[in-house]
Amino acid sequence: MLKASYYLNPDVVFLAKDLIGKTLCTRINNKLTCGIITETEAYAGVVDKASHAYGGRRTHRTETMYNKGGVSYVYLCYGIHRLFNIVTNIKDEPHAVLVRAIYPTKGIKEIEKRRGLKFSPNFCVGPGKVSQALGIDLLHNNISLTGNELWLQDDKVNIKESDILVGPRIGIDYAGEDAKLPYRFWTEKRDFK
DNA sequence: TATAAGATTTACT
DNA sequence: GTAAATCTTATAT
Repeated sequence: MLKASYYLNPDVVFLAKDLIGKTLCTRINNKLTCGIITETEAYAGVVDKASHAYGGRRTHRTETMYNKGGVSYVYLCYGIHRLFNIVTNIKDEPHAVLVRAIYPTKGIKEIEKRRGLKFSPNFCVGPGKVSQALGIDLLHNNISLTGNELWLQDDKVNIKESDILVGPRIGIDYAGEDAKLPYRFWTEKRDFK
């Protein structure tokens, strides 16, 4: 399991990249499901127009991001989808990494049941699908990532620097110039060993 | 209290 | 390609 100190790194963009290839696990309703993270986006706090915390905004919802790194930030989008983020950096620095896609490795039968679909290449590509696949709900907002319900681990999968692609974030056109920042990281790799 | 819009997905034309 | 689903949050009356 990744240590609590891992999430305190002040460079959220570095972490977003570093998280590619790590494994995200949940044990919800006593069902273990895991997947390798294949796509992330960084949300760089108060200076990032795309972030909920832009300009230092503090509300009931965004308060979670002001916590110390190493907790989850789950919120509802478009009234339908639960988006899962990893809160990073020290307390009062509202940085977060959005997990946009995973490649399922454990509990695939349970994931198929939750999604109501059979395994396919784009099975868990898209932030709403990731949460649904792993059983993450609003109940799991603001919980520790070093506990036994929701955590990350490094399975030492073989990801090379050249396997990681970089580009602008998605679905945040309202953020003006910041929508173009290269804060999105993903890999096309699927043969993890 | 009311209204508008959103870090999306899915189905339909 | 376009639109509907669906509800919380933020901002305004």
